Amino acid sequence: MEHLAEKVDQCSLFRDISRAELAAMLHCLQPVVRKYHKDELLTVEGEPLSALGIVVAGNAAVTKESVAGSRLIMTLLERPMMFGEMAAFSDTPIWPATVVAQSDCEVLFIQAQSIVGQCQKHCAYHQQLIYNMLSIVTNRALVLNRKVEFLLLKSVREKVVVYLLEQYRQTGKEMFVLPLDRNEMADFLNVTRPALSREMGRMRDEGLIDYHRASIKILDVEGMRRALEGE
Amino acid sequence: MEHLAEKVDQCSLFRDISRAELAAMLHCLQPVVRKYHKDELLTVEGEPLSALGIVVAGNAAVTKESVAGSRLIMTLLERPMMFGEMAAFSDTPIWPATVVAQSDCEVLFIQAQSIVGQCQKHCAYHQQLIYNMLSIVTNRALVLNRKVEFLLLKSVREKVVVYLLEQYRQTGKEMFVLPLDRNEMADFLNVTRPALSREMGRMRDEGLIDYHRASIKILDVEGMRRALEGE
DNA sequence: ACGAGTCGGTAACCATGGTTACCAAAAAGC
DNA sequence: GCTTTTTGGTAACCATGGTTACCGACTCGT
Repeated sequence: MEHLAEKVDQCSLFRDISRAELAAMLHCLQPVVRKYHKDELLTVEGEPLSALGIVVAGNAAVTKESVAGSRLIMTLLERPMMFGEMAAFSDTPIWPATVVAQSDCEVLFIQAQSIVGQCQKHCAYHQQLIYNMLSIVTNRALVLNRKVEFLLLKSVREKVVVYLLEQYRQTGKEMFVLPLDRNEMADFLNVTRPALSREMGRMRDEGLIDYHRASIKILDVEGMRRALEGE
Repeated sequence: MEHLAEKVDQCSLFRDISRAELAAMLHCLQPVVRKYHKDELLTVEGEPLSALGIVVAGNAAVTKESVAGSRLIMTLLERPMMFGEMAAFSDTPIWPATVVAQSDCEVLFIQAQSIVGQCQKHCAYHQQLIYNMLSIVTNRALVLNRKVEFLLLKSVREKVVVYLLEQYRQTGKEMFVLPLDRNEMADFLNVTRPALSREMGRMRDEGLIDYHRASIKILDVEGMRRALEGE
């Protein structure tokens, strides 16, 4: 199990668990290692799921049939990334996506049951494992939640205001440097770059903000909030 | 603890745990019960969080400052609803929202640690508790994920097509009854009702679907898929 | 069966923002 | 230093879809 422990100990599921403990734990978890050739399917969307996977060698892609037939790559998985952790514990334990090997690869599967199941040998770190699992899943939920909040904002103005006020709150200064360039920011806000520039230009004209490239200065917090008030 | 067990055993956190076991478990979990008067704050957005709450009497409201000052009610909590379960296990254990008592009410707080922490008395159902916690959290993440997928679709056409094909796939029949009325459907797809009707009208004109009120008939699956292909 | 209320379709109007294209400024390469 | 590339601002054009309003068709209560 030593060599396996080495390959997965960077996985967030095993955070704060020492290499030695991890090796011991892998006995309890009874992982199954499977090898796949390039283009082989590791999981098929819609099939029942009982284990989560961790890539230990090579890489794979999470793909989604875009409701239409065409297969679209959602995420690239490489060591030591995990997949299936969402659906594994849900009420509908069904693979939500198809995972296909991008190269020859090797995947370790762990039964969902053995994560929560009390390990017979009372591994001291089993608690930590469960805690990690909960962290991973709640963090993802929080990220998605934030994403939904932004997507529900209707106008570009609102998106920009919320984003800038969020930065303002985080830094505590009315002058700060944006962590994203315009393309990334537009992408994050789910608008096009020209639309973003246009709106920021208007906001500058209205005296709400001032900026040059990535450096932003908040001039009129009240005015910005008013843009949200009127919905 | 008997009376407490009675009040929370409908909570999804305790699903598949018998009333008797639950009462025993509550000893291990060391819950703290606090009473609040109407309008009192149970939690304040931004403050550190270490426990999750379950409403056992009265009701409370999850509120969010809309970035602007105004407080907006997000969810109404009544017995035996739970709150804080997302943030409790996340990397940033901070209350993401303010919870305020809507009436005089009573809340049971359970330390996040005692959920994952192995109970010293080896409660047989502790595993089930952990499993339930994971279910709750993963289910929420999956719901959010579906929401994001719909929100990322740009045109009304795409949203309608994805929604209808999803129903089609689920029922397996090309003729079925929509579970939502037009208002709810428009709401779910995040478009206005007239826009939805307009688009469905066009799709009928084009021979993709036929419908009358809630009963829908899928006529041209290929044609519908084509609407997604061109992005 | 009749009137009130609800639900869904439709149309005209118009604001918002995506598209495309072009240019200037900054940054990177040589 | 200069050229090349990347990044960001701007403008014109136009499609999409939100808004408002209205009307007909169902539903429900009496």
